[in-house]
Amino acid sequence: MPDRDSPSWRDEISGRQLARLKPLPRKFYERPSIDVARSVLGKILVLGECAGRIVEVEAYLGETDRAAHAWHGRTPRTEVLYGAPGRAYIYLIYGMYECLNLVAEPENSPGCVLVRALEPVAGLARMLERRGTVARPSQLCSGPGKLTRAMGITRELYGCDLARGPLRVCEPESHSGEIETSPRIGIRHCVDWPLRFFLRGNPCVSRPLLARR
DNA sequence: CAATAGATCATCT
DNA sequence: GATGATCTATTGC
Repeated sequence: MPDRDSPSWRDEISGRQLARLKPLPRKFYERPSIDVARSVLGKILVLGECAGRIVEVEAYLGETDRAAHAWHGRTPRTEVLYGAPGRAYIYLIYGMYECLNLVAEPENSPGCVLVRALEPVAGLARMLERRGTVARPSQLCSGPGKLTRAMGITRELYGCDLARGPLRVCEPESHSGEIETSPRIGIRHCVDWPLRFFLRGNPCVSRPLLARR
């Protein structure tokens, strides 16, 4: 196991403490995607023995957002986006990686929030097993494909109710970080929309230096 | 450092 | 049949 590499790195949360964390209510997600994206920063994503603090997200606005999957309208894949908020939208990208989204907004409004990076807070050893070689713990979940692999999140969890589990998003102590904004990563359309949000200075953020494509 | 190639497949045209 | 909300390893400066 590599050494902890951040001065702010905390001790792992115990299983007992994990079980006590309160999941966010459905109401939390029933708001504009941008609001959900900004306010979900600092919350704790939990699955089994693993957990991570959400430090980077992107908002996808629905059918008016050409970079969003819902831009193509309602399809079998995007079905869950049109349903109740607070569920998991998970899909395969580049034939190889799963991406996790939190369904936001009321029913029939297909907005969502892509979870792009976590600061690991529990189950680091298990994450390392799943990810193989990583130089530092801050790189365990520093990207959308990395965090799903580390956490063991797959499409089997498509549609999972995040307030009930097994995959859940919980309320921790509030975060003290400043929120920084940038364009979204890896898209071809709407490349200037400032819909990526992350905690300034956090070592687990995927691309702190604002590079574009 | 930056740029690029290759892996690999569900989804949509 | 082409593409993509990615990652890693490798090459090149």
